[in-house]
Amino acid sequence: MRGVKYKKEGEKKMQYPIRAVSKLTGLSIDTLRAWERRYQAVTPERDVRGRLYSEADVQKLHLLRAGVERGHTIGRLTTLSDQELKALIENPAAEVRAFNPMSGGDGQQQLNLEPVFSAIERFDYTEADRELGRLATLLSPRQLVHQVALPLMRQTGDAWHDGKLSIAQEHLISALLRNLLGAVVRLSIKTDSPSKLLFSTPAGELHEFGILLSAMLAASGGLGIVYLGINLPAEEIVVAANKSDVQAVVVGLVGAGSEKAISKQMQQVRQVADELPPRTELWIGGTQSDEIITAIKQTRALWLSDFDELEKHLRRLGARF
Amino acid sequence: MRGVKYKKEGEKKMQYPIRAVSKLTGLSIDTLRAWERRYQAVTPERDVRGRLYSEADVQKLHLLRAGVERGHTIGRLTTLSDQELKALIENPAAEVRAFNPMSGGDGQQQLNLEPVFSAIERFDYTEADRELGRLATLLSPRQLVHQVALPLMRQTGDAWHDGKLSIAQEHLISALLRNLLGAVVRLSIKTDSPSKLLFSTPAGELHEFGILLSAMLAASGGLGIVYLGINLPAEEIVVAANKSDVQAVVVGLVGAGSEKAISKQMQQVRQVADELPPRTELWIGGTQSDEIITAIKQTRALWLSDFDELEKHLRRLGARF
DNA sequence: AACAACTAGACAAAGCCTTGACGACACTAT
DNA sequence: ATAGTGTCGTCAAGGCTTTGTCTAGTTGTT
Repeated sequence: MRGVKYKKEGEKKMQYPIRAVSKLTGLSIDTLRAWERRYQAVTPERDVRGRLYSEADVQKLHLLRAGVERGHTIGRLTTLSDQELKALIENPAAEVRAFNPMSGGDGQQQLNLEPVFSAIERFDYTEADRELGRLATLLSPRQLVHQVALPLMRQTGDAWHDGKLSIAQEHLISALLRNLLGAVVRLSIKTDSPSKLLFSTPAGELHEFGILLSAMLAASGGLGIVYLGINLPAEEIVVAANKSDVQAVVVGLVGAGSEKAISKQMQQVRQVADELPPRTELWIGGTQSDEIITAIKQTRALWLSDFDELEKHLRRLGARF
Repeated sequence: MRGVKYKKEGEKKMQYPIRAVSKLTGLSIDTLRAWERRYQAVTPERDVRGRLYSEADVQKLHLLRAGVERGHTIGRLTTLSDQELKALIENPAAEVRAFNPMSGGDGQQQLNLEPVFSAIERFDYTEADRELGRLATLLSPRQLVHQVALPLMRQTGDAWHDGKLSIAQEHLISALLRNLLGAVVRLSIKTDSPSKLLFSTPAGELHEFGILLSAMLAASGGLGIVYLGINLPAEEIVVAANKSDVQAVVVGLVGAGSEKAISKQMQQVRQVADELPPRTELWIGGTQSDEIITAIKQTRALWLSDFDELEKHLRRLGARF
């Protein structure tokens, strides 16, 4: 893709004895030897005087050290990095969420979101994030949707309506939730997925939460995702769906705004419905407007009334919650 | 100590007796002799009085000493050519220490982002995310900014310009990065922060990456953040800044779009600058437009030309990288 | 004599190497 | 809770090599 510039030609590759490497990386000499002995983290050359680390070795050690400082264990970093560190990225989350106490989303107890709002009120982003994070680790993605995200958004809307929240605070909540959900999506992604879904919203539609929550659910159910974000022209959605070979395309459509904006969005949706190959399903969710719903029903698209409906179809494609 | 130069005035090559060289280099006389005897590190001329080191000899001895101080062994250093020796001492590439406060991202290792692009090409969200995640776990937030996020965005822009990437793919990358960065921001948040900063963009400005990266840097540096996301009216920013009692407000302003849009955004910025209490700093970054920059400079706001500049000011507020 | 510099040899300190083991910590399974 | 089980940084012992310093003896200059 892009030329990687290396050292000047003709220069012999530089080599570093263990002491120099220790100073360079901040790793103790003992540690360097232990890593090599136990994991072959790096395998420097030898001459009579001892180890000779290459530039690449030093770089790798830097990375490893960074990883360790980030809380990863050296054992994992080394084994996994050779195999592209696959499990590292996907597993910790999968594990955390795999066996969470209250499985299922029914029998939902009403969670207390008060602490979150209270933090928001004080513009205490840190505290609000911590509280939300706490909930997220405790709950499954499904529960997160039903017991945290949706209630939070609803209550935010209400509070804003009542003038209890400023626009800034509403933005704060959105940003908070957006970051949290993005993180959960990432943590939910698995490698072996029976089928894949694509998520986006048509040009002009800027509401992201619907498809973000949907993507999170799909990923947590073990399905593959291709998340394209908002505001993507119809033809691009179609092309992407073809290229990525997904089972279904999930389109978010809140349908707010001017007459004209809505009709444009609908036209986009129709275009997607028409141009998408028959084998690719098209799911649309987000709106509650009768007008839009009937319009959707005239196409071959599937209309999702709520997240339970979405889950049903996700299960049909192989998702397991 | 008597005359250091033994040749007559005016002659170019000065020569130094061993005592002078010892003081000059900090190496003991015994050491100098041992190095010569054992490795022929330097081979000074002789006259009846003894060794006469040339300027070049002294130079080389300096290099050798520097090498030894860096952990190299004299036995090996002396097998290197002068050129290699020099390269070894001032080697910039090995200087990538994670906590190196110097130089934001230049001279650093060029990471291979090819795997990411290759995954994008195939619309393989999962793989791309994994690859990015791998990088993120191994790098510090700072490195993530300079070595991943910015290069990725630049290369994406280039590739899109060349028609090598579709809009959908560009969206995919954005979504990917957005989720990753959101996750990193969350992970970077610490509880005990010396000061707090607020991040947002004014109404009409929809580019989020700048403030997102900034927030990530701030959080990773140990500062508190209040992240409000994009597209927030000026008065709301001011209110939020007051209520949350932040040290500084960081505003992202790319300044793309129509004349009118830009002038509206500038008006917003001016409003923020005017209404913000004096104790609260206002930092603006993102644009490279001269027009906007001069406009900013007419206000009390601080203009951030790049992320290095940002880091500088973050440090000023107590950030530790 | 006193002094500086030299050579050659000697030597102890310090480095590096390997193997093995210990203690702190985190997880797991009763 | 408690007791296994594992991981990981560090330390120790014993052997080998490297390296800075020291000693002794010599030479030439002041």
